[in-house]
Amino acid sequence: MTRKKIQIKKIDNIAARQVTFSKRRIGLFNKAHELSTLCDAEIALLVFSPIGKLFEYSNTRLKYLPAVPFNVLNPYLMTDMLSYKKLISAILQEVDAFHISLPCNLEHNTDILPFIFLFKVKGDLSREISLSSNILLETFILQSIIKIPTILNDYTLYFTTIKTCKLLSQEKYLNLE
Amino acid sequence: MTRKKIQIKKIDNIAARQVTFSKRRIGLFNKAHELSTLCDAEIALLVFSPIGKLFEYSNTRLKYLPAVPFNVLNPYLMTDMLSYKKLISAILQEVDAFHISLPCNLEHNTDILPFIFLFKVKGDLSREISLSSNILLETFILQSIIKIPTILNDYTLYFTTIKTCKLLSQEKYLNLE
DNA sequence: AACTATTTATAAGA
DNA sequence: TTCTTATAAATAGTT
Repeated sequence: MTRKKIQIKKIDNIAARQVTFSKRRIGLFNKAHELSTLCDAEIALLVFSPIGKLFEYSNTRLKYLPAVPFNVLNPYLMTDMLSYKKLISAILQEVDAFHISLPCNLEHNTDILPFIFLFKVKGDLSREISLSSNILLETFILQSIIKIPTILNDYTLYFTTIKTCKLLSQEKYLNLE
Repeated sequence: MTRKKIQIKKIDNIAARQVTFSKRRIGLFNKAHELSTLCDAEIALLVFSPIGKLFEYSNTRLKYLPAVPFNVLNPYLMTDMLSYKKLISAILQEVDAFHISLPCNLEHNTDILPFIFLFKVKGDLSREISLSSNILLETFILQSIIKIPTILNDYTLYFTTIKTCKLLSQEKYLNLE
């Protein structure tokens, strides 16, 4: 793109590839931000570097779908219990902020807003989860539910929608710490 | 950026906003593609236009996570059963292709590859789903499962990982048509 | 959809 | 990494 025109193919030199990645990753994220601002578009952007580090950009409605992908929450990638608890706390804070700031004119899209809540499981994990599944299914048969089993057997993290979250938060919402 | 420098703020004029969106959306996707090619990076990019149309770009491992977001699969957005079946068929074809072409050197990331399979539910929907949850949990306690209830009560679409899919496909894999 | 004057992004070098 | 700069690429305003 400058000094010399390049071919768009994989850069062989590892150091050069990493440098280009860093530069272009920033450029791409800037473009994403500009597009979302200029055109009022909702954008989610996930980028894994060649060495597997995750970078992400997202705004508004899409935020809680791709901002917490499997990869981030997957217990295999958690180094210890403390970092896991910190992540959960951060998520909960964001959820609260998001919940409060929800606009009222969401129309039908309200139904598909991703949301996060925590559900504490005691004793028999599978039985409890089945129970919660039943509750959810009976009340919100068309809702989408994502279950993320955690490295802490006491906790199971669910993704679900606004409506479901409102119901379950009354009895199930969990405050870490 | 040219002819005149612009401020990065929402474009008021709707027609101008749509034109800018079209131009910049293409530019953004090109940049994403170049970054992924040059640097061997995995990228997922979702963009909703101001009028709600979804554009997406993704490659390899991330494909089946963001390529089928809630918004696309949500039954509220399905206009009829035919289009739904077409979507399912397309997904299954992609899944098969993806499955076959999986490289063998996925290391620990194999665990978090998103995968899609269909699970047919008969009779009591919630009871069947609880059963399947138990099966999954007993065998792959740390796997992530996403359940997408559909507009067709006979079918429930699950997202899960490679490992889980392999097990369940033996008895549960569903071939539409 | 095309054009083009400019701005922006960035490859190579330091 | 961070900066510099020559040049390629993207794009705002216009047709």
